[in-house]
Amino acid sequence: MNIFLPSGDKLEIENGATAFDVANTISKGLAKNALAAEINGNLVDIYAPVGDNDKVRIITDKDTEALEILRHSTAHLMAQAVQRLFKNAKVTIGPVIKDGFYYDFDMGDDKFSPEDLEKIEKEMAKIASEALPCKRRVVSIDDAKKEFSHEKYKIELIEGIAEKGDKTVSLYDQGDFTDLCRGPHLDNTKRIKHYKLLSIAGAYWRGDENNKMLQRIYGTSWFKKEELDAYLNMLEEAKKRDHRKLGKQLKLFTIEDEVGAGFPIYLPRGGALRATLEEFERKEHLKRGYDIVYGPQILKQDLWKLSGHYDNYRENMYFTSIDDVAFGVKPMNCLSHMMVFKSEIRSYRDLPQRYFELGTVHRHEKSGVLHGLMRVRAFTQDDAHILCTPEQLNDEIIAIIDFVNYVMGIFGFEYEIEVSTRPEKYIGSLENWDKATEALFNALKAKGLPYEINEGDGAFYGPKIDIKLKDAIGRFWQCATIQADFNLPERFDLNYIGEDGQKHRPIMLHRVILGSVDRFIGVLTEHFAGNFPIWISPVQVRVINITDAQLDYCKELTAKLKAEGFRVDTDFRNEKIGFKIREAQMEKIPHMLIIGQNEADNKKVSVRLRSGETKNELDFSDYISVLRESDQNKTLNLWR
RNA sequence: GCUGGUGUAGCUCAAUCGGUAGAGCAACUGACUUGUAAUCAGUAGGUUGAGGGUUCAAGUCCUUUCACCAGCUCCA
Repeated sequence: MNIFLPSGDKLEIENGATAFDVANTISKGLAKNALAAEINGNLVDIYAPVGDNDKVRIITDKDTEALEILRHSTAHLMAQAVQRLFKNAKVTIGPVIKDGFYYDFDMGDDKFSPEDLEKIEKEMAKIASEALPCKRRVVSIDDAKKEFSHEKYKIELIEGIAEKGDKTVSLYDQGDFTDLCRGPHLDNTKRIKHYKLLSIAGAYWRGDENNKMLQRIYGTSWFKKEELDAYLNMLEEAKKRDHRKLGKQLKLFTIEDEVGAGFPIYLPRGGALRATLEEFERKEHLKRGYDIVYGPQILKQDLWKLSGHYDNYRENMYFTSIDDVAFGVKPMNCLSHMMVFKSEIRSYRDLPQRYFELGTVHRHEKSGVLHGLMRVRAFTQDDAHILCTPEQLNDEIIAIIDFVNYVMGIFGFEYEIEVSTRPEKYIGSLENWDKATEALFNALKAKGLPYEINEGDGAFYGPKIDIKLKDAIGRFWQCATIQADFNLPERFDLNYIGEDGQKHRPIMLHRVILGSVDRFIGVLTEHFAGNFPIWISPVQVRVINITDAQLDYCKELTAKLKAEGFRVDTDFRNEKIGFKIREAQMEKIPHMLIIGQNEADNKKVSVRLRSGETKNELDFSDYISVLRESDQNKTLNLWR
């Protein structure tokens, strides 16, 4: 019979051959490295049979699929080790995730301890050295249920498969361990060599908080030792960039027990950074035709009932009362903005109306989710609401996407786009939801931007485009979001007078660019590892003298820089220059002006950059123009 | 909220079996006046997250609670 290779070449091979035979026919070397195969687009084991006219691709450790297969097999290896060591451990599921895998176990009343990870790793090494072949078996649903009669979670999974209409399931045997699994797998446990179990955590069965909490073990696995080491090293490096650690070191913010969990306090350095960011935002919004507005922190509960927040968002809100009238602390800024629109009769000529507010909101987040500045209970959004006509909707969405792109470009962020559709809890008509969702898709298509769809993850009042930024450890954080809303204008009975003299309903866009300013600062900190670009750096320049003899000149320079609006501080302590440089370096200050007698005599400045590079004996006017350029161009470079 | 772990000086961390709470850095004082990542000496700093209990004796054991860390669920 004949099979086809990825190159399109035809290969003649004996009837009944397996993918391994294909590899072996091509070359001995390939056969040695062959881990799995892709037959007609489906991933299969290396010993899977091939049929006439099949398209066959041999997978080796060079292919991306191979890592996933390795990790999946490592998860099985770990489950086997766990069941050898813990007789009452029930297996559930063990999928591959980014950079690794996990496996969930029901341990009954037992718990894993951190020391258990080492024991399990040792047992895994033992099983790997036993060189157990991993063999696939296909059995009927009934037989599978008999075989797993003692594993209730597997029974549940098998029943789920049966419900989908499948008559058989595949099982993988390796020695004394059998798992229900679609595969494919590596052919032998001895191929699993470079792995590490990373952490233990609880996880609900099937991700549902009403279900039992299982014990999860996370791990990673690689083909080469160097790859494993590099990955573990990367995790260490990422820890150093953690904004909570850097936030403390660089004195950006603090979260105190006495104040309350999830309520950050900005220290002067963090305050300087944040103020700069907010000033930048105000300017950019004014450039783009937004008006700045302000609303109160608490609004009457009745208004939250009208908006639907009371019915749909109450668990996340804080309430209080004033003279027996119920009020709610705002978790969102939209209500005030609705009232801004209603404050006048609007003509179609007035639209679009764009209201911008750096609005601080409070949300009751569950205690377990709080995380530095990334997840807090009080945060400030760079929030805006745009009210426009249906005809203007598409252009408005596109303008927001351009805005987001401009801002992310300044920081050099990578991001991913998701469209979140109607959730289970929603307000308004299906027709409006369809229109709103359509509008978002159209704008993304018009910009030719790639996106993923996140079913059922929209806000209760409308679908949204989410922009997610990547943090130091590769986690994604939602920052910008654009939400189309046909519902709130209806609930608040917003109208404008059209060309025809009749009342019409505007459409509302909710949108944020940075999202939460607080979260954005957290992401920024990790992104730059605390080495902020000059324009946003809390301290831009530190003036350092060599001896007291240069004090007057140093003070003169400092005053001039301050007068120009730069963030300058000084270190005139009676310490050696090396010591003062070291401190400035650890504080990640971009520019140090090192002023000795030479500089004072000749009225020059010498600059040491955060990179260690020096620019000696410059005219002050030249130096200040460098700073001005950095501020104006928002450059990521330390010099020009 | 749930599961597991961790809370010791401003920061980073010690303290063996339950037996006198300690170091480095920072702070403060003094000397040194210094040229590109740590000058030297001295002083002070604590109800061991908080409450309750066991014990002759608790940082250490038990218990309640708060916070933090990892993850789950949820989310900007």
